[in-house]
Amino acid sequence: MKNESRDASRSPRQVCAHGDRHASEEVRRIENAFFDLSRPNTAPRRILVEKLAELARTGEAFSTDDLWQGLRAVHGRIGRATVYRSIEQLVESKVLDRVELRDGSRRYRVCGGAHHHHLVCNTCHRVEEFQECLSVRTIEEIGRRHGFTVEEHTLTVYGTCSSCLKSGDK
Amino acid sequence: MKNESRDASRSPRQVCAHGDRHASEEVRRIENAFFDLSRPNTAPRRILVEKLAELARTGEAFSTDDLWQGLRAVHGRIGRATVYRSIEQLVESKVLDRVELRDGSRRYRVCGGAHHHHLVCNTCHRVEEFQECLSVRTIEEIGRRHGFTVEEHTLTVYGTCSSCLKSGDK
DNA sequence: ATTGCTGCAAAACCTTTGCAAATGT
DNA sequence: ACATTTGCAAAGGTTTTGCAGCAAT
Repeated sequence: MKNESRDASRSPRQVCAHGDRHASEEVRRIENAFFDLSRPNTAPRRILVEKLAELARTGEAFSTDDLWQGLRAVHGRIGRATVYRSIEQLVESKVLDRVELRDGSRRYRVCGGAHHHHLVCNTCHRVEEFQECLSVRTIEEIGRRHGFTVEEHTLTVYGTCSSCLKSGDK
Repeated sequence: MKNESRDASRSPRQVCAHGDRHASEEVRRIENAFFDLSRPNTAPRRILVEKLAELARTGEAFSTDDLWQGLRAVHGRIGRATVYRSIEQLVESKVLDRVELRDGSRRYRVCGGAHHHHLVCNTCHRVEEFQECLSVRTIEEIGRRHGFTVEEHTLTVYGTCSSCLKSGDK
């Protein structure tokens, strides 16, 4: 998680150069999530948005501690509580998805707006998205049969990714 | 964990009298899970098996603390660690399912052996089972497309149950 | 100036671990 | 007797909270 050319900034403008092209869209989405709820454009937020845009690009899943460490490397003085508070807001506003690993620990991931679910590697903890799902009709039917009003659902597939299979880490 | 007029029950069998008839089956399953791994038939285990058979009948979902409290009421001196250790074994041996609530907290539930998933009430935290699922073919296809070897999956539907809807707790 | 975010440290939670004592076989 | 489990208390890890100070508007 290096970086230098820290031009990105909060500007909802195109960035180009190092493949940051569509990152601006991501950056805007994340900024909106913050500023819908609050006003101040503070340093911690700028750094967080930047880091999350980067994580969005790689699709990396991370723990709260991973994120805290990553941010400290840039900002130094950022508090754990700030990270927790931000993650909470961002999950709430659907910028982040919370994913439960098989061992029960949690990771977060910047996820697109489209309906999707997660495929998790039990070895390296990589998380990928997929679209397949039960039909809305079927889900509603499940709720109806039990007298529930359905609000949401999660579908998570656990397994071993190809590189972990190859390297035999499995 | 009250109980009395617990006629509702999801048991696909008649219940009669104290509804303990088929509980013996449940009891045996739970005992086996313990004794497959170890020998001693200790008091804490007997009480645990009994309590879980009861919870199986009502289909109630519980937290580790709920269970600990429930057991203490009977046994008095049972330690939290024993409860944690037992739950771990029982999840491992598929007697219990771990269910994640919408708020991120965890509950456990005695679940049948058949493949199933969970419907969770976001208000009262009731958990019910349902059978619907993607086809094995589809799940394998998801894995194949991403180069994953699929090991397992979870599907959880969250909503509000009819009684919470009625009582407006929602 | 006002508002509310931030960092820090402490507190609250939840779960695991070490070990002597108790228990079952 | 021997092998395990149990209860207790302490340790570990994670998340939340309270609050003074600070930054943004």
